[in-house]
Amino acid sequence: MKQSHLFTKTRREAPRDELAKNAQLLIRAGYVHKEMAGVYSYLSLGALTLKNIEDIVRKEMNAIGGQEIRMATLHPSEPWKQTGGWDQVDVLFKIDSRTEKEYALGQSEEEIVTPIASEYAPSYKDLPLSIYQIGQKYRDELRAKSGIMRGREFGMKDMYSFHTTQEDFERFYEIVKQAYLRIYSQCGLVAKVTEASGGSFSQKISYEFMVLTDAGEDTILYCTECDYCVNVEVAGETKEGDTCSKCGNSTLQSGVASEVGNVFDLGTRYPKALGFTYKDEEGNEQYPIMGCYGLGTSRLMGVIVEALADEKGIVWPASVAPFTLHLVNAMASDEQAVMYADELYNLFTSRNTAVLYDDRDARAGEKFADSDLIGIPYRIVVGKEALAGNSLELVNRATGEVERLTKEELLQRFTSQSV
RNA sequence: CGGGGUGUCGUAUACCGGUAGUACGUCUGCUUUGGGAGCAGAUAGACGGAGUUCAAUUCUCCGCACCCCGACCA
Repeated sequence: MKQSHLFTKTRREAPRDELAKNAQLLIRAGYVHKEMAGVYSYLSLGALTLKNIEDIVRKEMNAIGGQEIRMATLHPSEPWKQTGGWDQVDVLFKIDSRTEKEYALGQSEEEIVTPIASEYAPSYKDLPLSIYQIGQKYRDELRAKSGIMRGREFGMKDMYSFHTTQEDFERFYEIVKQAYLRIYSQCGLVAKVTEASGGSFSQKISYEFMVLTDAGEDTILYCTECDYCVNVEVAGETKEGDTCSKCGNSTLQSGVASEVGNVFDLGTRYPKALGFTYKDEEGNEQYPIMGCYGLGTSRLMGVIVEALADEKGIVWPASVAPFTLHLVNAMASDEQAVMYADELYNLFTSRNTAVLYDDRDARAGEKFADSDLIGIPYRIVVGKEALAGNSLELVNRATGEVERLTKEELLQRFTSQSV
């Protein structure tokens, strides 16, 4: 995409009332537009980035057998009343209609997915079954905060699985856990798995996936040697400096983290409340064991910004960046440079490399500042050297490292074919 | 929801109980073109309502919005 065509513009300053780093940078760079507290629209760059995150999640969920669906977000009130959620879930948005019918906005989808699964899984032969979707969630938070990290409307992947036995659920949980860890790793993050409290609807243990960041809402204790990690909410007497109870080799450290995913063992609660039974081998009606697996896609985007950004702006890992390359023509008034950069842009785009091409008639300094702010992993600069000696500057956004490469070397490196 | 704070051109800010100023942006013209460049001109603003006052953007109250701390958090 040519940057002269990109309808958003960068800003020098963040709005005074946005203190969260993720919101400041995402707004300044034109990724998001705030509608109200806790509700953001995702603009060109933001939508591309969020889609990349979603695609990583989608690929991993498909790989473990999840089937993607798209559930309604406007819910009938009946299943919510059947499960008790209508009165017990305080963050549930409830809507009155002029027809006097009541609706809910989906804050989670157990009430919707369970009847769907029930319709298509009447037999043990149909289980296990895992269904997921990626879409908007609505929660009537008393206090939205931290930019896009805790909103009233947000993006989430939610998967639900149904099993004939507890053992099968636990087998599947391990598979999901590994997939989640792969997802975070592809997003440039290191996630820790904690045991946490089960929340109001589940007495069973649940797991949270936490990424260390000052912008987080939770405090965790983690081992510096092994993968032991626990949320302080459930840590009991355990405290910082204690010897790790798992490996015994190191002491526990305390840190602030953001929850970027969770897993709940829901047992048979929802199947029971909503009448989902299947027939087992003997023809007896059984309730399936249900698990749910949340992963906040928009929060993940915010956490990536928080964790990787520097004083100049956003730094995206290549896998989630809106573009692979930022092609900057540093000599906008030079006809030769324009032709050279145009040609380079066409070469990359014709080879399906995602390039943002700063073709604007602006000074190089402004372009570099914008490029740093937007945070595309690699910047290619067309300048004097490019015209004179066929050497282009390749700047790594994360490290600042500069390489000088020929056009052919760049094409080789960032496209699947050479010239 | 409890507590605290903030509302001034599109954005960031200044001042002030008496004609609201600056920077960035935007528009026009000229110059400039490797780190947010320069000159000249233009554009555009006091969250809403009530009260105090000769006079309110400024003080008081109510409302609304937003931010922060806490609580909450499938």
